[in-house]
Amino acid sequence: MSFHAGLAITSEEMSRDSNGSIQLGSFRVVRPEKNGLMAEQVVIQVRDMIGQGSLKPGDRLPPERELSKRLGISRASLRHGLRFLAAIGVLTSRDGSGTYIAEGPPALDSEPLRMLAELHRFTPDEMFEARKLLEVGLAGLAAQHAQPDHLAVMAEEVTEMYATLDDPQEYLVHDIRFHRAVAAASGNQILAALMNMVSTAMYEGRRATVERATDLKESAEFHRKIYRLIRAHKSDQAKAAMNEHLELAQRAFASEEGSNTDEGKAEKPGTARRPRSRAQARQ
Amino acid sequence: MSFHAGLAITSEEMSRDSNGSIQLGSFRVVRPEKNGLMAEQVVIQVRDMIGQGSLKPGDRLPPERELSKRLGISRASLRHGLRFLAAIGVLTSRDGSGTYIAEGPPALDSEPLRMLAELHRFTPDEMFEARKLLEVGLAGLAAQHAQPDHLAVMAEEVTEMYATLDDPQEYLVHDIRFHRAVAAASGNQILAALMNMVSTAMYEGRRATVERATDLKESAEFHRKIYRLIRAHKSDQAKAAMNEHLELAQRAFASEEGSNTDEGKAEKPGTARRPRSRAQARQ
DNA sequence: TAACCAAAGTGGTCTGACCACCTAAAAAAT
DNA sequence: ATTTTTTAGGTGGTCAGACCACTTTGGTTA
Repeated sequence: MSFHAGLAITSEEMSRDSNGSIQLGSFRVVRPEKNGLMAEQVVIQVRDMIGQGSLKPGDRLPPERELSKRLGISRASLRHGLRFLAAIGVLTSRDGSGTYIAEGPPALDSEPLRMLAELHRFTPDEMFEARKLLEVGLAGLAAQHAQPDHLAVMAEEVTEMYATLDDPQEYLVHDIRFHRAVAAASGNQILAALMNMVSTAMYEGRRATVERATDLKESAEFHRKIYRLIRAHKSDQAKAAMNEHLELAQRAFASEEGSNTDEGKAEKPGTARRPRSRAQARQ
Repeated sequence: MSFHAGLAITSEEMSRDSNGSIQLGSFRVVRPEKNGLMAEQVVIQVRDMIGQGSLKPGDRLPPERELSKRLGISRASLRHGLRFLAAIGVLTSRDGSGTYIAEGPPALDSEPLRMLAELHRFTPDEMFEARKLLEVGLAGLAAQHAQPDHLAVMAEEVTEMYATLDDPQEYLVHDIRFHRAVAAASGNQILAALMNMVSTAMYEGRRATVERATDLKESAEFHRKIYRLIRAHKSDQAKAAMNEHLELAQRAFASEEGSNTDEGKAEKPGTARRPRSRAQARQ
């Protein structure tokens, strides 16, 4: 389902609409017209309020019981609409506290892509290729637009990589942060969000394949090289370096696949873990 | 492999055993462990079933009432989980009929990106830049991997563009289809899905700004050029041409923004749709 | 002042019912 | 026998009210 523009929800034909378009606060009462699902009305209302600036990141929505009354729909239907918004990452509901507009840097949930990957059997190579295209472009843009603070973060992470060569787990953290910093430095939030979505889907989908420590040294060198090229505004070279780096990672990943014979099993009952909602994207 | 097909006849005859539906699906009863929300259990179950192949695109899920019993949760909670899956585009619920796994080519809903754009005030330039990066890369990949059928579609759409130079509305349809064909020809479904998400969000977000007919001729020429380069496997040149084309479109769009003081622009009533093939991506 | 605790608030879940819509089997018409 | 119409059941959508678990808050106590 999707909520396309052009829905005739506008209050025309308000012949008897004496109370239909009452506006309480900012939420209008939904008219029981044969318009689509009630839940969609919620989505539209919230979207419009965001668009007009009444709702900003971090804001808390009114309680469900109150909101349902204001919109003139049942709490169940309201929750359906909120669920949609939570699913696409616009809202997060905190049990016992309230429902909030998502904060932090723009981020797209990786779950949709992950499920798409399962449905259509995306190959790791496809994923890598997509990530490569995005990250290479991002590196090029970063070389053109990087600000001092972005460069500082990148330098910090490179340093941390060298400091954690013996701890693959920790190294991976800084690796990811470095790439995220590059994305942020590109100045394009959309591409950054897309890149994060793809890479997150990759890491969450298959087990994170903590790379062998033997590769880390070379990997760190590459990151350092990329960083220096971005800092020097050498866009093309930065792109080339990023491309090399990712192809190296891709080959390393592919070689590990071979040893992964008992892959399908993995999912044990107790292993079921879910990041609860998402929105842990801080920084 | 639909769940019900051929088994619905058991209404009375097999009624002896309520849970005799052993092999119908591997839905496990959810354990009320301290694990997260019930709705998430639904998501996990469905995802796993998709992953293990029990559910394929087009399949119908069991009725909500039955499924909720099988999972040991209330129908409301089940619906919450299904709502999530519907929101991210994995399921579609048809009123009065059932709930189905999404069919068609892999696609990501544009709504998340659209809301993200509203929340963080993405600029059109940012959108264009993202689209440019994706489409240019896609063109390059298409030049390397395009199959005859893809090329045929592209040629067809180019022809249609020339045939509809006097009908901007119709022209736009073929324009979009051409770019979609290029994406499909790239062989990378992920990038194709991302590109579609971005461009759809652009067109749905802002009013579709039906471009002036004056540009169409030049636009068609560009598409033809891109097509020929892809067919000739000239990857770099195809990328360059696509880049030029999109920058041209970007400038045209930007110039129209200035005259966009009002937003009325009523829908043109005479816009007769072609009886040709109904696009009907899916959903 | 600090730690504590109880009450109110909030999202999460459950139950059971009714509606609108769709589908397919049964019945009627040809 | 075939086609059309009717009908009964299935299915998702909505609603209502209640209870639970958790968080927050403010007053109470040590």
